[in-house]
Amino acid sequence: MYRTHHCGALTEVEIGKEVTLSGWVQKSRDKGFIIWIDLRDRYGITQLVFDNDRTPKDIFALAQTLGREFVIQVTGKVIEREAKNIDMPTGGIEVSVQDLKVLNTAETPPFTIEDETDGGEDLRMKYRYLDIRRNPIKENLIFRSKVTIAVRNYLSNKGFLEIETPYLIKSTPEGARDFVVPSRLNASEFYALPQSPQTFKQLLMVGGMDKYFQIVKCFRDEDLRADRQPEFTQIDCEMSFINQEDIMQTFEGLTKHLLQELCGVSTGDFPRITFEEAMRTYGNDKPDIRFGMKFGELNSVCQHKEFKVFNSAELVVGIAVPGAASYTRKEIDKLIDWVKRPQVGALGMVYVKCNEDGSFKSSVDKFYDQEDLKNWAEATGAKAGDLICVLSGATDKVRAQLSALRMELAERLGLRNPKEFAPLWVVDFPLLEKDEETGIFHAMHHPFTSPKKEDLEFLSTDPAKVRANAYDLVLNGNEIGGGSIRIHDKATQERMFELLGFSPKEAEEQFGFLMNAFKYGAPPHGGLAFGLDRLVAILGGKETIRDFIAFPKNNSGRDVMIDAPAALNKEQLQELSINTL
RNA sequence: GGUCUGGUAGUUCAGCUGGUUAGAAUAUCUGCCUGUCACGCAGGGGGUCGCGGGUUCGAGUCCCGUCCAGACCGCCA
Repeated sequence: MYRTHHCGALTEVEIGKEVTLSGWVQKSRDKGFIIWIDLRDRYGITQLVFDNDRTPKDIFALAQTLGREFVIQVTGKVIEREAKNIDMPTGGIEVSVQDLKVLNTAETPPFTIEDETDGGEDLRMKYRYLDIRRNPIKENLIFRSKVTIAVRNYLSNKGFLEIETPYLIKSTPEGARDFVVPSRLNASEFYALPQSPQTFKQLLMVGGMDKYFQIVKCFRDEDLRADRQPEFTQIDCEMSFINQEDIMQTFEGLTKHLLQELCGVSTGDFPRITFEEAMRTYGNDKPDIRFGMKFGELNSVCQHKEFKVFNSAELVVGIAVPGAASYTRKEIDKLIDWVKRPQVGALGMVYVKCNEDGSFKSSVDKFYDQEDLKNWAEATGAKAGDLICVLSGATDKVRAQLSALRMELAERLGLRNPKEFAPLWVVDFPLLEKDEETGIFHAMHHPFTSPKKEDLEFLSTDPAKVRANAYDLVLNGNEIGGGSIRIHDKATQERMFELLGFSPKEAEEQFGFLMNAFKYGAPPHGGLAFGLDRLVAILGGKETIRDFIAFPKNNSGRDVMIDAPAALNKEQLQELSINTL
């Protein structure tokens, strides 16, 4: 038997007991006459003690040779410490070791296995198995396990069935790039890995499995970000005989449950805003509503003077930054530089200081009087002591720029408290989105999303105006879930593909299986998918999802630990009928 | 595809307008240490300054190229 207890388990209660522990040597403190070793396993740390009086001589000598991360097994008696450590749960006791086995030696690790490690990102990824020994990563993985189990229990109790769908499927042109897998048995043909199990879960609805969920890997061959991996996990859900309200209620319930169970946070009913309102007041379809700084549109109160920049702008919009009127000229210049960076792309920024005495000082005093500036303050909700930042230009661009500024300022002002949770629904998304370069419409959500009945008339006349039965769940400025009521009749689905520029033949080739299924009695259905990696990270109070994934990919999609992707040899390529140039 | 930041000891970093033998902390090794828990004390070893080229009397430092890493924009139905 390797162990009778875990290293986090022993306390004063066990004093006098003989125990066996196994684990890793965290640290050895050799005082010559006495050696203390912190023994670590998944559950915690227990201090071992070896000394001249109580430890057999050969065991003491062996203990002197132990290095960091050696794997050892010890047997000994739990004794009360002479000097207790109140900072640790097991700090009242130690184990006086009588027998010691070295189960495995270890080289000195390339970085310290400590909460505040000296290891850089690079190194930690290369030796991820060592990184996982560290508390922060270990706790994140444990937390993730708790989230998935809570999800399974909740949905299972609500009558959902967990059903697996295939990973080797067919490439489709819509959406993200596919990861592709060559078929050996079918020369020159390829599978694609699913970007989501979308069509399969709809087919499960046609199959009568009216409540489905799956915690499932999805794959997208696009560039990575701190919150984006090429393979990621979704909580994928679908229901039949429901409307949008039923779905939102169900998954609002799940989200509330998770917030309560895992974060101890009770939330009321989630607020809802339309896509249009989100864009107008936050410049963004996933607003962070933990703080204010709502957009105030200024066109009507700023386009009556000689200031050409504003007069020629499609949109002039500002935000009131709380308490920032005290910024120095230098600080404001820095802020202006920030919005002018190519990543943000503003040409400039107009500011108004709202002084404590009720007067205003702006960068455009030449053009506007105090009465004008007062109107601006009213429109942006600025109070004395605030700084109004104003951007202007083409509506879409300005909104994106001001949104970036809003998030940056919130970050700097410490308004993005990770322990605070502000969920909301964004609803009534447009069905279609026009590609700026090609002028072609493509589905904003995906091509199976149903249009709103009352907007159907615009499908031929003004497609951009058609709203979808689509909804996103947003938490602290992150889209954590999104879904829609699907099309469930063949005619509408055909119409949709036609709108998206598919010829009937292409539609048949790509999605014939789905439309064919719709001929045989498809029930009304809809669903939603949560991004699990992101959800877990946010519930855990962090922004980067990498620390919540056991073995993540780096910035360029590489696994630096196993060194993937990698070249194949000639024989493999030939077997797969892939030409080598 | 693009923008920005970084690459110096095992590791994390400092190294100014170019100028002696490239430093600190930590890790590691040796010795000492009668209650440590970030143990302490003394000593030792450890460097192709990412790589290639250029400017210069002289390059870790300046210039060009390149590779790698990170953040972001594009992209992500």
